Amino acid sequence: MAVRFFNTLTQQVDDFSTQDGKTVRMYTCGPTVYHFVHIGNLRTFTFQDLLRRWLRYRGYTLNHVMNITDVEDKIIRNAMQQGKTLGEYTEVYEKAFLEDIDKLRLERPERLVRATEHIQEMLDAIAKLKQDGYTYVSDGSVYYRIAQFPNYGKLARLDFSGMKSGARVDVDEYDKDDARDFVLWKQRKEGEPYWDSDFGAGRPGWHIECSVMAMKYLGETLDIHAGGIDLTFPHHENEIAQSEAITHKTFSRFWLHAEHLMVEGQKMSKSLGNFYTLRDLMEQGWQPDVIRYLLTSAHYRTKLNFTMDGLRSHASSLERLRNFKLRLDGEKFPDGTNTQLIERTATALRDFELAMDDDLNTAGALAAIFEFIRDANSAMDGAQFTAGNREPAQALLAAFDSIFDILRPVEREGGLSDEAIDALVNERIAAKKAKNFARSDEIRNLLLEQGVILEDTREGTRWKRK
RNA sequence: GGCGCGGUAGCCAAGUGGUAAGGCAGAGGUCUGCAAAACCUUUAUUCGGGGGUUCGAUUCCCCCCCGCGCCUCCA
Repeated sequence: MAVRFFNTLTQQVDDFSTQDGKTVRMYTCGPTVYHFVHIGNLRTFTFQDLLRRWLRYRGYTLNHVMNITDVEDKIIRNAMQQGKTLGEYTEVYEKAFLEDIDKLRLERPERLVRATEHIQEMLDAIAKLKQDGYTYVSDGSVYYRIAQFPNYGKLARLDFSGMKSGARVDVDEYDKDDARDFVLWKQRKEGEPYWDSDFGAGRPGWHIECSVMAMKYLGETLDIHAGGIDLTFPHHENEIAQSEAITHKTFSRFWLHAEHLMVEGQKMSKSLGNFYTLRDLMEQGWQPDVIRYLLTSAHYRTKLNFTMDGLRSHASSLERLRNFKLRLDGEKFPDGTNTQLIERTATALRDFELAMDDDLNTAGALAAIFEFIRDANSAMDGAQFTAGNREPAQALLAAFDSIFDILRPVEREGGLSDEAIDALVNERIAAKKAKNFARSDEIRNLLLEQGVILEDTREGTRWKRK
């Protein structure tokens, strides 16, 4: 069964393929580095990470390009206010972005590209559009003339028939011939950063950077273009208009869009006070692995309700997953091989894969893993889980974790050393043997205060860090 | 107003034209010196409300209510 994705372009779930049968040419819209990215941005980037990992799991080679928008109105405004150059201003947030995605264990794309490093390519593209009659100049800025591009609206499925061409529909600060037209090159304003060009001093519009950088590194036709759902229109629609006007070829075969998340049941906004960055959440004591787990657990095309309760719930759930891994890796099992359990493991892997193939149904994939864990725990309790079952089960967890990447605990600094913990654990075992339960419990509590949890099993005491 | 998505147990969240996954939380139990972990039982006769199609609908159609998104630079 092939990997299938919901394609915004066709409005249905389509079998995925690449042009050359192997390499996925993938472009995703990255951050605008004017501030720290928020949890909603990170939801979209987490989806992109899952997408990458699943494609690799299915044998594809990745060629993924992500842009960093480092020239834009808010960036210019903030940089000017702070008396900084664009680069001085944006490097702080670009660095912060990279730190954040590292904390969430989001893989780096094969290539991260900055808009400001592709100004010449953008100018070349605008020149080509001008030559083919797709542009006009108004108040010194260069605009794209939508009326020249008949397919406009095919992605967002917007009906423009009711809109009057040439009407000044809104009070935009720029004069446009048609409300749908958008700027390719903005004329310089006094005091703002600018680049010299044949179109006059100015700076690029937003949409052109993605068309240009995507095609420069990935060719004229992409396999996948992905981003947040709000980018469908106008950003992605405009990217199509620009790119296809230049090449007369399909810009991207698949368009994947991640839904937004809600925070505590409401739209995330600064005014509601529910606007979180990863840093905010970590200051509140939430670990990034729990946040990653919450973001991966719901299907990417549903509105995910991000709540503190949800984080608590997922922290517990994550403990269950890790407890199982500890048990699987550390416990002694009877010799032999329970073939029924081997089959059960294979079924779990198959269910996991089927769910992921089906438009990245992470909730379904998790269910397959949890059902297996229950059965395996049960078998272990009943001494039915044998030594020969360990490796297949570990392979299943490895497959799962190659996508979800949550089983490895976050590294902590400080605290007791392994040796110190072992010494105390041994002292407690001796106390228990002597039926000195007061001392035994004292040690257990002492360790608990240090974030170490003890579990007495049939084979002795094992410990883990909280 | 136009277009679109969604409303499933206390919370989160899958799913299908044939009788409701999974996680968290709660209750009871097994195990344990006590815990922890794990397991077992239990918690939606029902999938926003009302019609319709059908042998049968949570799943398809229509209407209504509610939430949300897009409709010019917001993931």
